[in-house]
Amino acid sequence: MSSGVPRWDIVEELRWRGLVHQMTDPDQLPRLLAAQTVTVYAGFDPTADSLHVGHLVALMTLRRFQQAGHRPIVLVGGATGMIGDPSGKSQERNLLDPEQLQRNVQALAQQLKRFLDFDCGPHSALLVNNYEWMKQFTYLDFLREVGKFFPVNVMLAKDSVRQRLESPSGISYTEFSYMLLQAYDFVHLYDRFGCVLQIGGSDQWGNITAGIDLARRMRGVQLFGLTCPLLTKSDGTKMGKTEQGAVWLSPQRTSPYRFYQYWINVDDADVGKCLRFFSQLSREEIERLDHSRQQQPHLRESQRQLAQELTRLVHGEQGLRRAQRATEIFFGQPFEQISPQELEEVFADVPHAQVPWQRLQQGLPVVEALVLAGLAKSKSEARRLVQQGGAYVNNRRVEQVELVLGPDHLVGDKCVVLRSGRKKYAVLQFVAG
RNA sequence: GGGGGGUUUCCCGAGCGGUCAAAGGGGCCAGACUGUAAAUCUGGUGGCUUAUGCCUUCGCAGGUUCGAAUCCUGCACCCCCCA
Repeated sequence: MSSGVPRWDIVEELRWRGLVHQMTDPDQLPRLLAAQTVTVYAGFDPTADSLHVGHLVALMTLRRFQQAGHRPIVLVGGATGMIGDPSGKSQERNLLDPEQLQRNVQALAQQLKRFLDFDCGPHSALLVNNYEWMKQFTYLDFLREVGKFFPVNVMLAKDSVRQRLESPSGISYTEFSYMLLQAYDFVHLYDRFGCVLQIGGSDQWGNITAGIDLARRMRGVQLFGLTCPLLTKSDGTKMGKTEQGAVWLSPQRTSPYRFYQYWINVDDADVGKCLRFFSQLSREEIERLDHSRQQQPHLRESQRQLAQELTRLVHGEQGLRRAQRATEIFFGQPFEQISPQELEEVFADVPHAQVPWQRLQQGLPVVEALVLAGLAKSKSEARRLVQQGGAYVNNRRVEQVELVLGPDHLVGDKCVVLRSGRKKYAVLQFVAG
């Protein structure tokens, strides 16, 4: 076990932030964490080539552990990702193909690095991939060395399994075995790095306790687990979803502008929780923002702070600047006053579609333009949008359904900015050919 | 094995021979109000060359009829009751 003394009471901090859902041994664990530097891990399976905001809860918590003076390990599930975690899933999922998986592992590893400090002495973070130690096992070895310690009746009692057994789709032997892998990871990280604590989302409770049980049986040691709540809205639904799907951390999947806008638009009822979960702000600052939200709600200080901090963390200073500049332009002055170069720079992040220059020259009906920009699914829908007064060209409401766009409508030398409703923007970029 | 009920547009759910692109609700989109919030109110919500026009949709395949989501036959899936 690592030595050294933590900087502050991490459990107390996590509690007031609302980040503790469950923990094993609520007497012993806080004492341990207060007394010494502890090695703590969280795992992320490479089910996609990017993390999304749902992952941020555990990841930011891991970060807080590090800041409090503990040593974090992030695990990328190259092995577990091949199997598929049944936790919280109502249906069996398709296996990912190995090449895709490999790419995902790389991409996640890259992303995860942003959130932790890998060069700060004794509590430098570590990045590991469970494929490294799982690949050595043959099926028979694994059954003999690990499987032997798992009573099937205990496995069947786990929530994740039970729910699936009750559901019509059932569960395959493969997914059923998932928890053995994750459990073994914990033991392995204990052996190799003295890792004694695993954290994760609340859906990981079963897998975490499986690891704790396994360690007790295999090594006779007491390990610990702590889970964070799921990221939900005040109405109980999941956060981090938009019409376009999940909000991803990868700029290819969710541009910095869209990412920033997502947080700017968080409901008042949820933003306090988000600040507690995700921001580095102190308790006093967060409470001041709570107050500001009640007194001067129109300033939307909380949302601004949240969006700023998270966008900076995920997309860097430059990503943040671009997102903010785009926001200023779109939600501020008419953009005749802004230079073409700047507009083009800003537009890069906003959803945009490329259209042959010719179409503009021939005259492009707005209705078609809206479809091309992805603001309407069909021309009928676009027509409806215009008729109801919800369509804008360069921030000016479209009054005529028959409006035809031509070179006169350009902003800068190749863009037309379309908008649906109050805040959905898209850019058409006209290109040669 | 026997008997009964069901499968409708994104979801729930009405419709049971023409007046049905199909009531109502939810969701979603837009408008008003605001703070790029919530709540509320209003409108919209299959597609197309926007047309008192055409095409596609009511589990699937056929049939009856001038005309079918609605009737008949077969098939598939789901639910309930009896054994």
